[in-house]
Amino acid sequence: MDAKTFSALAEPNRLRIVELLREQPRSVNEIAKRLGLRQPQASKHLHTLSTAGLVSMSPLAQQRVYALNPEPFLQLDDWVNSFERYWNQRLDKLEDYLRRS
Amino acid sequence: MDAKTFSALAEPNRLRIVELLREQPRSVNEIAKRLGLRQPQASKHLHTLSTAGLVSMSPLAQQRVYALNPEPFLQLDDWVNSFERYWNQRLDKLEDYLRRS
DNA sequence: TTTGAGTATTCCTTGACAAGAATATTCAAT
DNA sequence: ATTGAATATTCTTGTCAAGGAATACTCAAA
Repeated sequence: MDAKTFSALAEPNRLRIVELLREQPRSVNEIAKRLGLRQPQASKHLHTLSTAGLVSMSPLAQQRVYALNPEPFLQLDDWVNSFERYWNQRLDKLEDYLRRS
Repeated sequence: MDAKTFSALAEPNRLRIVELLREQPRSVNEIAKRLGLRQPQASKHLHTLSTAGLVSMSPLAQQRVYALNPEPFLQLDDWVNSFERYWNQRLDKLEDYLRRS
């Protein structure tokens, strides 16, 4: 799992942007207004999200419509699921460890 | 979803710690050695992970054994799954948006 | 071809955070 | 009581990222 993804989502405003785009694609101004951000900051955050591969952009006249990219989220899903086995054995493992030492 | 969780996982060494603990609980020195970290940095990262609620500590003599906490990861799982619906409709939604505008 | 709406970029300042080095703390064993 | 192993904390320094302000870019319409 790439820490870059977590980095991108670690910033509260970016997290809000992602959760807003979860509903549907939106333009920069739309995002800025809905979240109470200034346009330049919205653009910057979107640029960061784009660099991290979390969003894509589709030009529409002067507007730039941003949408979520599925891949990183599917990847995140796989990663989280890789912990499944652990939860079922956690207490046992801890006891093992403590007993073993 | 709390950005704090992503913040904690955004640091590469912390991410490696989490992925190491996914196998089983481990002591500070064990973690430090396996990841090639100095002991103080390992302690500091574990403290950060602990503050974020990602790990718990069980004292064992002078050793401190750290283990993952299930809750935040289950929460993360829920969050990621909340995007499911989106992927199935993404293209349609984008087309809608472009057509609507 | 100019104008204005929509968006991106640059520069600056400030705050957060990670590593390194040194030191403090905790606890078992002697 | 003292020692040593294991861990935590403090202090300092350098780097990076976010916001604000200003400006540049893009493109459609008149």
